[in-house]
Amino acid sequence: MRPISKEEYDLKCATRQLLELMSEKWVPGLIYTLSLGPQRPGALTRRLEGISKKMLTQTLRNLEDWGVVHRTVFEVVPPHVEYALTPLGEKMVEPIALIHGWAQENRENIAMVFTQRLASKQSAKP
Amino acid sequence: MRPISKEEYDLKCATRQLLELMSEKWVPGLIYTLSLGPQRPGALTRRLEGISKKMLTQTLRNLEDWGVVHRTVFEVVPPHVEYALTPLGEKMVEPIALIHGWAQENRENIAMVFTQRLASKQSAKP
DNA sequence: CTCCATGGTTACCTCAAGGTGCCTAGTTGA
DNA sequence: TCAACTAGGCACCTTGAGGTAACCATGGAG
Repeated sequence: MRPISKEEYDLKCATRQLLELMSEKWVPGLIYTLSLGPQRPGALTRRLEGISKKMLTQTLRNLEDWGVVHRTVFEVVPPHVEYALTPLGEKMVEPIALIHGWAQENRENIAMVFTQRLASKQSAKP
Repeated sequence: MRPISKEEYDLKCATRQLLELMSEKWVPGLIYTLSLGPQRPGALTRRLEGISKKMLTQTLRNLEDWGVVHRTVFEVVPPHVEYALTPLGEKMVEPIALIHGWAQENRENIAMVFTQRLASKQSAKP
C-alpha cells in the first residue's frame, strides 16, 4: 500500500479537481439545463430558483475557464448573451447523468441519511 | 423550461447530496483505498499523507452514516478496528471510477485550467 | 421624466469545511 | 518510570464558498 502523497492528492489529482467543480452548488443544475440547449442568463436565473446574479456569473465564468461552457455575445441593445455547452461540456453530461442514476437508485438510502442528519442537527441546538 | 425550485435543488436532490459527499476532501481517497480491501485506521492514515486524525474519524463516521462504510471493532488490547466498504459502498466505486476515467481522458485540459488559476492567484497577491 | 429589463461588477457578511493541538486509556518495551 | 503505540474526543482557529445589496450603462414603454 504505497502512500498517496499530499501533493499528489491535493494538486495533481484531476479526479478531485473535477469532483470539486461538479459539486459547486450550481454546477450540476447549470450543466443539466444547458444540456437542453443554449440559454440566456435571464432564462437560467428564472430556471434555477434562488440563484443570485453573482453566483450565476461566477459559476458560468468558472465553467468557461474549464472550457466546458461557451459564452456568445450578440452586440445589440439591449444586451443579448447566450451560454452553451462546448463539446468538452457535452462529455461531462454523461458522468453527471451516471451520478444522477446512482443517486436515483439509492434515493431511499440518501433520503434516510439526510433526514437523520437534519433531525440530529435540530435536536442539537434548541 | 420549468423552474427548479429552491427546495427541490437544495434539499431533495439526491444527486447534489451525493456529489457533496463525494467531493469531501478525503472521501475519494478513502473509498478508493477501501476498495482495495478492509483497512485499519493506522494504515489509512499512513496511506493518505496529510490527513489528520480528526478528519479521518470524521470522514469515516460520515461514510458510516451513509451506509457506505462499515466499522468493525475487535475487543482486544491494544484496540483493533477495521473499516470496510459495505455493498452500497462497493456500488459507489464504479461512479467514482467513471469520474476518474473522465478526468484522466481530459487531464490535459484540467491541468491547463489548474495552472492558469494558480498563476492568476499568485499574481493577484504580491 | 420615470420605471423596468437587459447583463454585469463590487463591497461586505456569514457559516461551515478543514486543520492544529492537547486530552483519554490500556499495554508493551527500554 | 518513562515513552510509544493503539483509536479517538474536544476546543479552537482560519479560510473560502456562497449569499445580500447596491451600483453601472442603455433603451423602450408609460
